[in-house]
Amino acid sequence: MLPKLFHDLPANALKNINFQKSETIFRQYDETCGLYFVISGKVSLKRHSPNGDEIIIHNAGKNETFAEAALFSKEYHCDATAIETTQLVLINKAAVLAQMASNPIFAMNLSAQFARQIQIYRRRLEIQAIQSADERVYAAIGDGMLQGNIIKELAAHIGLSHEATYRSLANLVKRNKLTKFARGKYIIK
Amino acid sequence: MLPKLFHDLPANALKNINFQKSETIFRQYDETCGLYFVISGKVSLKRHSPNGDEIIIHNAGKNETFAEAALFSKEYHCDATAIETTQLVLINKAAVLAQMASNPIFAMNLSAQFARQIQIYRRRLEIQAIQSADERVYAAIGDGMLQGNIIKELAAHIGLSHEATYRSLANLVKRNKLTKFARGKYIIK
DNA sequence: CGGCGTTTTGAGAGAGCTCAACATCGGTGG
DNA sequence: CCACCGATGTTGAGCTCTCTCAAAACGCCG
Repeated sequence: MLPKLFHDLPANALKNINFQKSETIFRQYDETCGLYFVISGKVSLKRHSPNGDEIIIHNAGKNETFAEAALFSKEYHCDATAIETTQLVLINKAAVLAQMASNPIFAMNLSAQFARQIQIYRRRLEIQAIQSADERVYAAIGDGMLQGNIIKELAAHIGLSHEATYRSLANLVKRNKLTKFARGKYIIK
Repeated sequence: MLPKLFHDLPANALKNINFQKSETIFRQYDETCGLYFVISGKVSLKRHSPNGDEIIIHNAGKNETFAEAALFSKEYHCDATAIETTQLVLINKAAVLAQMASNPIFAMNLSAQFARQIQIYRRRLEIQAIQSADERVYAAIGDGMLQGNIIKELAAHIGLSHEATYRSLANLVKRNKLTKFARGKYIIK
């Protein structure tokens, strides 16, 4: 779902674009045209180090925005490619900036959206910092990371193999911290 | 260094406050008065789960802001306590919102600041996702995480024991990806 | 010189990864 | 309707890598 705040933008500021697997969305040093929202599919953001190796900056999935910093920068600072068939919304940079200038409510909503993102990422980092697989899985579930998500994806999100994740889930059920109510469905307490 | 953009605020919007170790900065459900910037020391942000356990949301260190979301919320959503002697700047919420409403440049600068944060956190998450200690350390150094920082801090940032970090540094030197030019000083290539 | 903290290296134990096998579910086609 | 297939879920066993505990070298500062 595209965040509501973007509906304050004129209709022509939003453009749906589809990409096939491996297609390029933008390249480093391309002039920025806006930020993106992922309707479906997956996008990989990479940068090339001076040494030539590729550095993964981020993988953006369904319902995420990416390239927010493009709003305030002349050029993209990384490459973006679709790693599967992907539907995106391109949110026009000039329209966003104009709206921010003329509509303080919009500016606040955008900042609030960013602030929320920051919160979420900080929390994720804290979760990653948890050593024990069991506690990490527990924290992630407490954070609502298993909503409609499949467990393999949860595992990837929290940096565990899916096997380790399954084992932790089983442990947590044994330890009476989780309840299993269906194949692959768990709930806290 | 307090980010420059905040100097657009009236002088009375910034208040220096000092806390002793273990002192409370704010509590969950307290009415928000603003966001904070850490001049020195360390702050721990925690929430209490319905089950009673404490959940660490984030640990904010020197030169970080925290509680940005307070700008857009009536109440704080977690507890903040100083975990060492700490100097903070309290950035008044009403002043920030007023400035955003009347000064689009300020609003954009604030959003840009948030967007930068988001970029940084995403990158950190990608680094944490790297399995191999060697590659993780290499990525972190490539990201400039070893600027004046001591290695133990780097280790904590990237979720490795300091011993493992030292060993990876040694490996990377052997593999000719890093150069050691002094005790605890490394540079890429 | 003598502490104190960081850096470095060693050895053992434990946790999670990998490889592998199997179960279960939903969908697809005969 | 049933057999098959692919993807997810689940569990087992061995191996590898990192953590932990320990100790020593080094550098800084009083």
